[in-house]
Amino acid sequence: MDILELSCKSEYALLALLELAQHYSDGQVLQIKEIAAHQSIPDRYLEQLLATLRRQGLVRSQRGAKGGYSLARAPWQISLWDVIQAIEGEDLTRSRDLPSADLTPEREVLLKAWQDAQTAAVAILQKTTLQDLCDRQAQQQQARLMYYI
Amino acid sequence: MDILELSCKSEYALLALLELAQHYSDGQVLQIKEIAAHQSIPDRYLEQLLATLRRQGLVRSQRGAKGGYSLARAPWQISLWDVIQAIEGEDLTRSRDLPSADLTPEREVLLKAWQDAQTAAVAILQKTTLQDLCDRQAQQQQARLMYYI
DNA sequence: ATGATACTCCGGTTTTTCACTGGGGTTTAG
DNA sequence: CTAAACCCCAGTGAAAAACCGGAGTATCAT
Repeated sequence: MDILELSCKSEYALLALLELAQHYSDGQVLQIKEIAAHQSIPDRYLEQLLATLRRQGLVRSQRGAKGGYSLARAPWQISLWDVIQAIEGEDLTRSRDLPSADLTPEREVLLKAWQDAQTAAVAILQKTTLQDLCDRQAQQQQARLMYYI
Repeated sequence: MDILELSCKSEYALLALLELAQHYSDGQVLQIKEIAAHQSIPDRYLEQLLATLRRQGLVRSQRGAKGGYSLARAPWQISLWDVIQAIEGEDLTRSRDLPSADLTPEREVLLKAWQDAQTAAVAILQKTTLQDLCDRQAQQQQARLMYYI
């Protein structure tokens, strides 16, 4: 039962960035097709996501042949929350539609409680970086290896 | 920027229960129309929500003329999370569509982080009860009164 | 130079979800 | 017995989400 809904968009973006993070030390770019194929993401869709990630300053792109994408910052300097914000928040320039007339005291107190819960979740997402995810994955693969011995 | 999205359904249900909570001591039932009018909720829609809340054991209903709804438990025994689960989770009987084939290690570690964030949010929602919300609202109205003196 | 490659921009389509509505029942007070 | 209220189930319209396509532009290899 999820109440925190990980949208397709965000999941794809995070997976792509995770893959870029894994090759960060290589100093080499990855192409859309590679990432898409490796993570089973529709490539033309991923293209859009990487474009917004670029506009938001999370990745760098290199055009032309032998082009591709790379992280704009180090993996430990990019939190999951950074990514979510970049993806979900871009065209979310529409200000809160609060007619304030129908924001009854009931709604107000309810909304407050809701935001408390949200804040707690965001705190976790802010403190977790792409590096953390890479580490955990490596650790898990290690565990799997041990299992086979 | 919300990532924790409070759906209309849940908001309506919580508002309705909050209103029922406010009249809990009266030992009297409230009718759909009353609640709907008071909270600006489409009544035929609220009807469905109250029906599922009844099936989930959160409210009692009394049929026939002079009928209506009342809380099945005391307001301090109903957490916000209880309500969310009842509303969002009812027809969510569909088991996780996990072909497990395309649950790559990347997705796995990502999902884990996501659930950590979700757990943090749920903890807040679990420890907050309808009673808490009633209290806060009363407190806030008190504050408003002081302001006018 | 030039062709192939791969990103870029912009728009369209399809699928799914959401909020809401309607119609015909059943129960119960008076 | 009748009117008021809950009950069940099914449909609909709009909006968002996910995805696809085409024409353009930069860049590298040769």
